[in-house]
Amino acid sequence: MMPEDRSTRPLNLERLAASDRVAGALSLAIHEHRLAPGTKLGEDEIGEVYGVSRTIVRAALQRLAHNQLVEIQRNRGAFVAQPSQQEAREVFEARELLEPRTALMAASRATGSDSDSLRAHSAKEHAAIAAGDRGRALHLSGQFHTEIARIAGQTVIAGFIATLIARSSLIIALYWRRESALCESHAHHALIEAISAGDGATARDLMRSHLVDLHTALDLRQTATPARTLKEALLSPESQA
Amino acid sequence: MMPEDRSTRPLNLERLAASDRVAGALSLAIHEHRLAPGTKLGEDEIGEVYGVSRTIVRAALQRLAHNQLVEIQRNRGAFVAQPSQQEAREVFEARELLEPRTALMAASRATGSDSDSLRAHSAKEHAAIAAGDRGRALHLSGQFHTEIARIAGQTVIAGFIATLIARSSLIIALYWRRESALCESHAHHALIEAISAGDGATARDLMRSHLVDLHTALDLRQTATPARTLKEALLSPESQA
DNA sequence: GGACACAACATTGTATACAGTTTCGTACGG
DNA sequence: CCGTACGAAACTGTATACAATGTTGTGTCC
Repeated sequence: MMPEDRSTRPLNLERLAASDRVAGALSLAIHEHRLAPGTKLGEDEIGEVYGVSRTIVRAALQRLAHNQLVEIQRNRGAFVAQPSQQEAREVFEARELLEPRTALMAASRATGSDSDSLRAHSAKEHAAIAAGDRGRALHLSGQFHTEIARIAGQTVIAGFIATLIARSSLIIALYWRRESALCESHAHHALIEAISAGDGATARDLMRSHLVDLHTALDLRQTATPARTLKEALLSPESQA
Repeated sequence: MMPEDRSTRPLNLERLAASDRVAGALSLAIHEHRLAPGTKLGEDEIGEVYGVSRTIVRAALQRLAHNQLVEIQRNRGAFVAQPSQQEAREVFEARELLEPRTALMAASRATGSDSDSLRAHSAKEHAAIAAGDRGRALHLSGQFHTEIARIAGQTVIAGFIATLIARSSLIIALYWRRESALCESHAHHALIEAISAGDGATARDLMRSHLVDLHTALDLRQTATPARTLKEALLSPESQA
């Protein structure tokens, strides 16, 4: 019989669904901080921008809602999510639990092309920083972590990490404290070296300290929500000085 | 006639979207093993069952796809997911990483009502076993783990664990080996005692060994896909001896 | 002048219609 | 008899229309 009955998957992903395109575009806009937390995402508005019907937009928004990048309120619409301080803490605690372990595994599995991929990624980060595109640099910085999880070969945990990094983007948008932008470039570079050298213990420690550094760069003591709705702004607990 | 309509149960969903109801029903059916992995989930068929249009069904299927309970193939439809052996391994590895830690935290945070809740849950499990309803017992067994994650107060990680448990249900459907059903009752009972007593270290160790026990009860060496479609059954690589 | 009630508007929730793709049966040719 | 080509049926992908809900502006009453 033919060796290809059904096992060979042509995988028609070449033509991806329209909702994927819209979801990706919105996701990128959020990651690059072009869409601020709290922004209302009207269905007609988005559909007009991308030239699709509300059916597609709704599917995309639903997906982003499941990724917790947007919050959908019944009969009211979708808004870019605004993680609470508590959520922010938990997200970074989870990252500090998962990612060092992932870096350790990545170091033991990384091939030459993996190292090249990481280096190429780092170069793009530097380029974005040099160009002054802070949003893009931030997005690439997140992707770097996702890439390491991919190299580690732990698909399931890599999926979790991807979710956490997406949420981290929102958290950074809300709670970032330091003015000195993207101090992470050299941290990433050191990680690349450790992983390429197969030095798992160092990679793990570097990742851990890198995440702690990020975590402590957040200001989780006061609400810094750039609330979009006037009502929310006026109802915030600080506006009664 | 109006008051009659309002008194009917199904319309009692004051603020629950219709797609939530459908997604929940399908999810429950999968968890209770009434829907086997590989089963085709036609949109019209489901819509007819629940009395809703394809719009709702599609939203529900999309959500389940994101939870990885179903797989959606473009232009072909949705099928109950069939986790590979590799995925199965990774899911249980992730559980063994996350859940012992969660049990530890649950022990330190559990209140009296939490203990009561766990005990009530355990009672329901026993009732299901006594009634011979294996599917429901399995579902409740999974819920037990989710409940512990909830008690631990780690919302983010609890979400991950809920996902992992959902997938575990599929994995058990595909790769379960032992005939001695639900050996877990006493394991759960011991866990409840440790958590109620605030003995975190014991709870952690019990959880770890419980998960290892589950993991080793799987047979991940050979493909055991119970293909639903006749065509798939006849085209499977084993049916040509 | 302020608060409440109601109506017009805007937006989301759901159903249906149509278009594109896959699947399956059937007829034809080897 | 087997393989292939073609066409109809079934199903999914997308757009649009209608219904339900929330929001906003206006007018009236106190």
